Amino acid sequence: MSTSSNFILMGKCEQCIVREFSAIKALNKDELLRIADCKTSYSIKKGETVFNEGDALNGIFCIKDGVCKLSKLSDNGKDQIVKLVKKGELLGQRSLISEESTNLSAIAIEDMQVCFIPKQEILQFFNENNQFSLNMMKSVCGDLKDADDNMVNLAQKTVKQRLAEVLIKLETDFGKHEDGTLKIQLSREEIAGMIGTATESCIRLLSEFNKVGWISLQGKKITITNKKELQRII
Amino acid sequence: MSTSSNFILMGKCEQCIVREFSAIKALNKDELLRIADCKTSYSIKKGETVFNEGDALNGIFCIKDGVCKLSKLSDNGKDQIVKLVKKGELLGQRSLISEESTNLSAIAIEDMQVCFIPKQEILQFFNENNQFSLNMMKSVCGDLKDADDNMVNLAQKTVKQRLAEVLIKLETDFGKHEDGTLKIQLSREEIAGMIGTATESCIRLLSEFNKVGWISLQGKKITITNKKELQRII
DNA sequence: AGTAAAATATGATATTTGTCATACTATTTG
DNA sequence: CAAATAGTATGACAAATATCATATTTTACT
Repeated sequence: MSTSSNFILMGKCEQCIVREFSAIKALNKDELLRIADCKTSYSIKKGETVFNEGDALNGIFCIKDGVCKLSKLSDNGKDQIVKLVKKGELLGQRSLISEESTNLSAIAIEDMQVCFIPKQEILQFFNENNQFSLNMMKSVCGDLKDADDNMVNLAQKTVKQRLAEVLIKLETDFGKHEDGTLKIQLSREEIAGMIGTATESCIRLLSEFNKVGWISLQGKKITITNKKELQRII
Repeated sequence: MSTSSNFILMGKCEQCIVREFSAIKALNKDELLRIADCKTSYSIKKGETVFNEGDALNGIFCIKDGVCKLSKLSDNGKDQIVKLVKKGELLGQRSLISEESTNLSAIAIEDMQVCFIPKQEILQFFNENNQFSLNMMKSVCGDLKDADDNMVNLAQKTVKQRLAEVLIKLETDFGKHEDGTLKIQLSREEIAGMIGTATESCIRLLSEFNKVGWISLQGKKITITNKKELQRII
């Protein structure tokens, strides 16, 4: 947790969005109260680190608001983004379940509100609440499927195809503003990190997509203007 | 299951190797008897299919002997190998837990002996045996970590580095014969499918490694003769 | 054993992608 | 507001990799 993060007060867990979208939904009122009791809430600013590759996590994070990237630093110095995690989801399950330190770093892409739930509590839920365990398993299995799909894409598709795919995925997962621009804003370097290419190559291809009218660029804002064509080349 | 597979008789589950290396180890004698009672055993020949991408699995497979590849057919017609699964391990957990049809095909690389355990039985164990659930979670989490690592490698490393890495991994995971040759035998096409490159590129690099003395090739048999150098370039 | 088929090997070439250099633009900071 | 800094853009070139062609070797088959 980076130093400028602030401890803040948050509401009860009952109305929390994380209850809608994560394994937490299997917990009953009593169990939620136990979480509310032991959790720690943090506010994390864009660019700050939630945890770093190699950190030993002693629990999991619930993302109440915001988005972060899960990335891994490669030997060549480039950051490969493995996944974007958004509000409603959990962070750090894999590490907790495997009882290993994390293999990924989590860095905020937007300002975040997170709650930390200590390991002991989660392990307790695993023991007493089968549906919670099953939900957690399903979540990890979903991640595994995504990772497998990503592997195949990275191995078999061109950079251009991967870029088109990521753009569509960003629109699908995070939506767009009324003016059509993608809600989530990533730097060119981050987009390059998602598709596994050099920043310059990413910039070049975005320009190309712009020129042929598939997207439009206004600074950091991206609008998909021809989804069909993007989908066609995938 | 391909047509030439044979239903065969197998021993009790108690002494099965799968009990040593998989989540199954958490089951007690009674539970093992229940498995023994409902399982179906198959013999699968090299090259035959255990299941195909898109199949709805109604249970999981225990691999009593042999090795298979989990692969996914890419749009460009190439098979990307996501993982090799060997004796002692389970097959099909992800699909069972997610309640989805499989996203991968499983094809035998060596003759296999597998047992099929129906879904109902496994779900029952999830409900009554927490340690079994936890083991299964850990196994899936291990797969997820491997997948993440693979993603980073595919995205950030050169084909040469990936080949060196795979060769070392094959030696580590499957061992070598007394003469030093790798125990597991893969076609050049399969090796290419593991590292995500064209078969010709894979062949070319193997020749190159052979010429500089890092490996030696005798037909399909591969011997690592200079592990240090292979490790250095990774 | 002899032939067909498949797998492996290698060269020539095209394409994709990365790297380095440099310019331009936006954003932050004092 | 100006200067500094970070991010974006683009060209020129180099390196990595794919593709296509073809030869050679191995394996499968009756």
